[in-house]
Amino acid sequence: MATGRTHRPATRSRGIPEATVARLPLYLRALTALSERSVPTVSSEELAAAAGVNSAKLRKDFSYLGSYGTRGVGYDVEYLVYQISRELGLTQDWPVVIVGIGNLGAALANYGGFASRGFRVAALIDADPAMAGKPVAGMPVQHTDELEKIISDNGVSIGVIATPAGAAQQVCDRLVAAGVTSILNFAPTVLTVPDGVDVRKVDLSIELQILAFHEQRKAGEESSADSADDAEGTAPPAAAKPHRKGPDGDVPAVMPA
Amino acid sequence: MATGRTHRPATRSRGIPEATVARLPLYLRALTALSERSVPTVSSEELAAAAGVNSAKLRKDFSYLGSYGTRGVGYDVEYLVYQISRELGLTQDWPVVIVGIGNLGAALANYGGFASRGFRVAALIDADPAMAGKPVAGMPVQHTDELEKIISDNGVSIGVIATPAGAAQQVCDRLVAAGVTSILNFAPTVLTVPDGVDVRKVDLSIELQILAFHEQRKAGEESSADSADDAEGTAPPAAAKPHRKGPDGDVPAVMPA
DNA sequence: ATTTGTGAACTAGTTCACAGCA
DNA sequence: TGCTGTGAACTAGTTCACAAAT
Repeated sequence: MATGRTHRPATRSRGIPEATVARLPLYLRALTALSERSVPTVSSEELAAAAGVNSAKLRKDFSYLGSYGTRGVGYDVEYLVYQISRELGLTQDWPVVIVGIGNLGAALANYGGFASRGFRVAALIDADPAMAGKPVAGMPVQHTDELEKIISDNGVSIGVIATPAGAAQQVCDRLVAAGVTSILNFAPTVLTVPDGVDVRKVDLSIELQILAFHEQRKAGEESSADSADDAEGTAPPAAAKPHRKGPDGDVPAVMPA
Repeated sequence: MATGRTHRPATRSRGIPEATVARLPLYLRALTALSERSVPTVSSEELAAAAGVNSAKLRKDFSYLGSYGTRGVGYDVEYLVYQISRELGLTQDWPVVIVGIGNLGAALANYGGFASRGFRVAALIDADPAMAGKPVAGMPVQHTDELEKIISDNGVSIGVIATPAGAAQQVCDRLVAAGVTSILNFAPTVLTVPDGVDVRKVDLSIELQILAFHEQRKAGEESSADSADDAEGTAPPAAAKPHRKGPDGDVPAVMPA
């Protein structure tokens, strides 16, 4: 570490905030639905409701793209669909490979929404020789040996990793070496990649744990006093710490107010 | 809307920032791995590297939980595993139901990491009568009619929705009515829930679109000048806008510097 | 009369840098 | 000496509230 910028400001792109980028697909989905119902225009209020955000945020987000609305009227649905699609790079086709065709990989391969917007499954790859040639989602699974060839032949720049955790880093390294620069990781492990490669992770277990945290808080609010160390059921690891200081000093687990 | 606080400060819990909560599972995973290798202590630097964050952030995160480290030494692995588990509510068991046993639902049901940490699949539920009774991941699929009974009999408070988008809101409503207060949504749709219910979403298509955005930017940086409107291949919707103002006024798509 | 687009104010999250403790 | 814990400085993101446009 310690090499100047450890973190890289996450492709702040042409000044469009990352948080905004993350919401554009949401807007696009809502707009597409409106478009299918032939709705010609929407107000920021309506669209925001459909996308599950508030209207000020939506307007601010759109303001980063340009002035695509009409005051007193709203936004032209078709026009906005096109603008956002273009901004997201969905007016071109992105071939992707899915590596690891287990339960999850197969589910992803079958997922329709994949192809719907600019993405095309170029290949399904698995390390198990027994899988090779077997059709999944109407496509023959190919063996990992072919990985590099598949990537370069198809100009793949986006890879989806759905392997077991143990294989993920290795697969990732091969994908990157072969030219992939964006990775969507479903394996429950932290991937290390060189600068310039983007990784996004999807992790069921993490999401559940975050929910459990909040769930626990809800439960605690109801009963409040009692059961504050009910959770100790699993027994704290014996010995261990000499002293510990709780979040607010040394007050017992029961909160003051 | 317009009722005082529109947004609710997202369960800011006992003051632990949401961003920190989202990282605790990451730390926990790294710590569990160390624990299995019988490593007794870690420094913030080492643990941060394993979790893929920087050490200042990790220390700050831990500081919200309390002072669990020892200066000059580091953190006791076992002790920290316990503290974080407790904080996340993983010292108790959370029964969850999975609704929608298609490709994805089956993949989730089979996902091992599920049970590993505090979560237990209490039931698999599907609307298709043909699925009823069929074993998936060693468990018989139950029909949607049983949903309410299953929830209350098992005291389920966390539900996973893996249905098609069209069914998601309806399933969500039933889950909530039956007592579920945390939902993990895999369906590509925005769920509306009453106050006090948490929803987290996992959306393949959104993740890919975010990657595509950055990918496009990378490509643009290389060639720079040329192909600025190469993306227009899909043709902009005819008619539409009278005037439009690009992000920086009216400059053509070629960037100045 | 409406509804956008956006500075300004605010809130959350990150990083710095170093005092304090083992 | 080494490493945690944390105020202080900074950066990113959200919300407010209203001027500008149609």
